[in-house]
Amino acid sequence: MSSPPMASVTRQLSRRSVFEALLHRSPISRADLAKVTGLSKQTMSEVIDAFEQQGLVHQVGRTSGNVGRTAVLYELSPEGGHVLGIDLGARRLTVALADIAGRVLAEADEPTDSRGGAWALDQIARLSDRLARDNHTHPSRIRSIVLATPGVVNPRSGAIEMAPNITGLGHLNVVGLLGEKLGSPVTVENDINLALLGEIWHGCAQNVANVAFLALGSGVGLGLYVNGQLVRGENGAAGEIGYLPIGGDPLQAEARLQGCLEYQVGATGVVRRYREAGGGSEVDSVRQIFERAQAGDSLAADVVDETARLTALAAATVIATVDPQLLVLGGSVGARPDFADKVARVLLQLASRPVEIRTSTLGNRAGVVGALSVALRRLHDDAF
Amino acid sequence: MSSPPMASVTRQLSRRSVFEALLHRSPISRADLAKVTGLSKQTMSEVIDAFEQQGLVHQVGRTSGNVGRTAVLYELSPEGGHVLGIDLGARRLTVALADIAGRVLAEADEPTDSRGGAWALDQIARLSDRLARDNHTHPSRIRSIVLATPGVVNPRSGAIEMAPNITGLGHLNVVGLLGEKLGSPVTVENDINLALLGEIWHGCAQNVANVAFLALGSGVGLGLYVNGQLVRGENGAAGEIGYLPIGGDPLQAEARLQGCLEYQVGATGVVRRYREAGGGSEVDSVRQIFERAQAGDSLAADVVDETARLTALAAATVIATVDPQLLVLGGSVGARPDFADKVARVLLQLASRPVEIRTSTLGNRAGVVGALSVALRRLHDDAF
DNA sequence: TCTATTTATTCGGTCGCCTGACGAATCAAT
DNA sequence: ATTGATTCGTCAGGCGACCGAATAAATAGA
Repeated sequence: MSSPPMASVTRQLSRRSVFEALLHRSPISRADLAKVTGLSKQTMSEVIDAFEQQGLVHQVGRTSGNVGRTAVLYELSPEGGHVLGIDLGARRLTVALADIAGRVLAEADEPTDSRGGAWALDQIARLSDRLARDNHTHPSRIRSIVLATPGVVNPRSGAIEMAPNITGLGHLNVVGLLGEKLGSPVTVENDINLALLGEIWHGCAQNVANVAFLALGSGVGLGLYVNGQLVRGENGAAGEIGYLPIGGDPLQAEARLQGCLEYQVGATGVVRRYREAGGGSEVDSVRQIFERAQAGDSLAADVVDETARLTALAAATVIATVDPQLLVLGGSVGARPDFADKVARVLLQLASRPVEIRTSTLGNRAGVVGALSVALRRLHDDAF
Repeated sequence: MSSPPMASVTRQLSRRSVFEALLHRSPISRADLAKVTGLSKQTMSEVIDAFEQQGLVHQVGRTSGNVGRTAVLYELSPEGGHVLGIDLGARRLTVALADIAGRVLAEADEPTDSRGGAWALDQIARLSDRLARDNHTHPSRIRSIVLATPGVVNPRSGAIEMAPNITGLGHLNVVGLLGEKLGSPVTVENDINLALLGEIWHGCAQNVANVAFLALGSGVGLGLYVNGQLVRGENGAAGEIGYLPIGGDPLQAEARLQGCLEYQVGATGVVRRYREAGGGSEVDSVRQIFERAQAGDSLAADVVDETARLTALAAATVIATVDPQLLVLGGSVGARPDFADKVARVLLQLASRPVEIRTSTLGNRAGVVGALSVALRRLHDDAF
């Protein structure tokens, strides 16, 4: 099924560089491709001919208006393959479909099946299938699938090892089951890591080699991008900053169980602190506390400030450890501009040197966009 | 001066892989090299002939005892080039000389010139020159030099930006001055980063892709090795964990100045804590406090325990952030087995998952060994 | 001495790339 | 409409690097 016998190393390199050029300067002629890649015109023609026969590229017209002979323009063909990005959140399931050039063809979401586990996987398969068919893409055309999930993902096996928010996900062989249901290779990756990669691909962290992505929502987590690479850690547990010894005694029972920092700034932690401070027990979401703080409730304001202070301490910890160029704040709480401002203000007093801070621009789409970007890279790597 | 016109990409790759094989399986025949690298015997002969003409390899004998024709054995020639590793500590200056194969030919050390700055650079030049001449190596043969220094080293310019321990180093163009004095390209790198690379090359962290090296001596610092790469950070300030918000109020004046954690577990911090607790003011070194603790001084023991506790908190922070496979404890305090034990015991209660802990095996040689390893890699990269 | 075995070289043959020459297609000016 | 300048794409020749097969050389063991 693959290309003819096998191309030599050097041809492989040429193909790859032509492909990259094609990816970034979409409608482009052979002559320009030759200039951009540094290859000769003939080599260019050979590679493009091969691509065309393979169905990877197709003609889209000709140049006009310039002096000299017109050139045929090429672009990556949708026939080249499709990928699927999936964000499996505790409350919402999002699926997106893109072609080999990274053009997002469609996106759909539903509330996550609350029964979790196998039901969620079935739901993913159904939604993915529908998305593909609605876009005239036969599911067999999908060549790579990436799933964003909460929890610690083993970087070697792809097993999900700690996913408290979705019941019964840890015991399933997700890669195998989902791969069988959908008929394509599946990769599983932590949702925060993928949100980070999403921001790097199409969000607020483009063209930066050292990024820290601090997500604060129902839980707290961190994505690290260092030397232009994602940091997974030996067990996939890098960025589990819920366990940072910040905001209390790290040896206390609750702190050891769910993590010291998480116990304070996780959604339940914030609500608990508000109630312990004497706030009304009818409040049961962080959003409400923020609203009350804005409405003048000084108790709520204090809770918000303390949350920002602890978040800033966590950020300072990360900055001191890996020295990123950019800190991105994300998650339903972290991405709030008012909250980010508070964090930035505390951080100014803490950090030995100032670091640029931005809030996520992709919001809750970051995960699925990141999943697409990884699926695309896998597709590209496989093609060469 | 470089090799003939220029080898093509594919030849370059072949040369490199032959070189690597030569590096690891020292005396080896062409036939075996061909098997190891997967290249054909003829290509092998071409590459080896070129290497021999270039002076990179030389014959060292023939095989014997086996059936069949004897094979000529080759190894990397010392003529291929030499490198220098230098560890400029606040109190001790160490220099080591190695050949292109990584064989350490000589090592020498002296107390650092306490006048610092330009005097220290002169001292380096003198000691390096002597070391080279004593080993019948003309200084011009030295093709790469790496200097380990405390402080933050700008990863782009090589400028030393914060070096409180050696006076007047920050204002000097060390790369330029030292390069001129010694006549070879100089690279500057943080001493803890190099100690980490030393342990990875020839110490206790070999063949591990994710390592954290926590150094506790006169100061506290961290070296990070992630995905098989050193983490420098955007400004070279990765691993500056003296500024972690651990062990006190991070907004306090002293903490902001020299770092919150450093203020507590740095050498002066430990001594200060002992005195504040009522210990004798005649004590002025950490070593003495450890000795007193062992002799039964409960005040000293408490100070040691608290130091270990804070160090464990820092370690837990790093582990939660980057999830290393291995934690190496180094530095004059950190490498003490008794201290490392205490840290490990606290860490067991803190960490969500256990991490292997080792103490540095290279001790105070780690920096210079790491400098050699980087200098060697530079030499190899330049040669191809 | 002879044979099996292993090492190294020589001799084509292939692949990928480049350069230079040339035909094809276009715009602009006469 | 013709001519010239310009650009696109192909063709042919040559080079560098690789491999496989055949061959020469050297050695251990029978």
